Amino acid sequence: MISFDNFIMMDTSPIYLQILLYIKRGIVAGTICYGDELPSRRVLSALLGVNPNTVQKAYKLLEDEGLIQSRAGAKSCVVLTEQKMQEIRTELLEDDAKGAVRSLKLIGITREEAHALLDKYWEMEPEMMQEGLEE
Amino acid sequence: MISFDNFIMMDTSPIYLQILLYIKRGIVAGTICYGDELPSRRVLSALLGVNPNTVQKAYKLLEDEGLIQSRAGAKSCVVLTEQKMQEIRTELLEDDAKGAVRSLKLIGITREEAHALLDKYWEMEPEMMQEGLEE
DNA sequence: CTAACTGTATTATATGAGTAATACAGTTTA
DNA sequence: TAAACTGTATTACTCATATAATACAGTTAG
Repeated sequence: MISFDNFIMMDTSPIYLQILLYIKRGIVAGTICYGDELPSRRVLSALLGVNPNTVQKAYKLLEDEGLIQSRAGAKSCVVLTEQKMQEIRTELLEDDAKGAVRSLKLIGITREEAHALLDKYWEMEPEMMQEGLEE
Repeated sequence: MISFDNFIMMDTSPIYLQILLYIKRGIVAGTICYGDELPSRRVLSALLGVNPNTVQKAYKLLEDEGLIQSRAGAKSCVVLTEQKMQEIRTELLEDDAKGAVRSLKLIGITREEAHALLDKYWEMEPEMMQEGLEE
C-alpha cells in the first residue's frame, strides 16, 4: 500500500495536481513500484482532509496516463513499464531543472553562484526547507 | 519606461502574480531601477492581451509592498531602497533555489547529478527552455 | 450470503481568477 | 482651457478548483 505520510502541501497549485506529482515522484524515486496498491479515494481523501472528488480527479489523470489501473469494486494499483518510468523521470527532471535555471538566469546570477546556491540548500535540514513556497 | 518585451507566460499561475514576479526579477537583475515609469494599466493590459483589472491587481500588490508609487492621474513609478532590493533578491533566490532542491531531492537524484543538470540546462538556448512548463 | 468496502457518476454550491463594460476624478499636454 | 491620458472603483459574467451529498454497481471478506 502506497504511503502518503510524507505528503505535504507544497504550494497553492491545485491539490489534484499535487497528488499526481507526489505519486510520479514516488515512482521515479523508487518508493512506489509496479503492483503497489493505492489507498481508496475515500481513505486518501479522509487522510489528506480533502474531498473524495479531488482524489478521484488525480487518480483519473494517473489512469489516463497509464500509470495506474482501476476496476469498479477493487483497489487501484500501479501498472508501470520501465520505459514509462524513464519517461516520467525525464519529464520531472526537465520541469524542475529548466524552471529553476530559467528563473535564476532571469534574476541575473552567474552559473557559479547558482552552483553555490545549490550546495547551500542541498545540505539544509528539511525543516528549514519548509518555507519559501512559491507564490 | 519599463519594457515588457521579454515578458512571456511562464506557467499556469495567476497572470497578476507573473507580472509581479517579472517586475521583481527586473529589479533584482538591475534592468528596472528607482524612478522608472511603469506602463499605464490600460497600455500594459493591451500589450499583454489581458484585462486592465489583472494588471491593476499586480500593480496594487507592488504598491502594497512599497515597490511602486501611484497617484491618480499620473503614471506609476518605481520607488526602491537598496535594502528593499536586497530583500527581494534574497526572497526570489530562496524561492527558486529551495523549490528546485526540494523537488530534485524528492525525485531521489544525487547532488552531483543536480550539478550536472544545472550545467546542462544553463548552456541551453533560450528557445529550448520555452517548453517544460510546470503543471 | 451479506455487510462493508471498492470505483464511478451526478448534481449543487462556493470561491478565486480573469474578463468585460463602465464610471469618475486627477494629471498631463498640446 | 480642453482633450487625452492617468489611477481607481464598481458590477456582472465565465471558468476552474474544490466541496458536499448522494446514488449505484462491482469486489472482497467475514
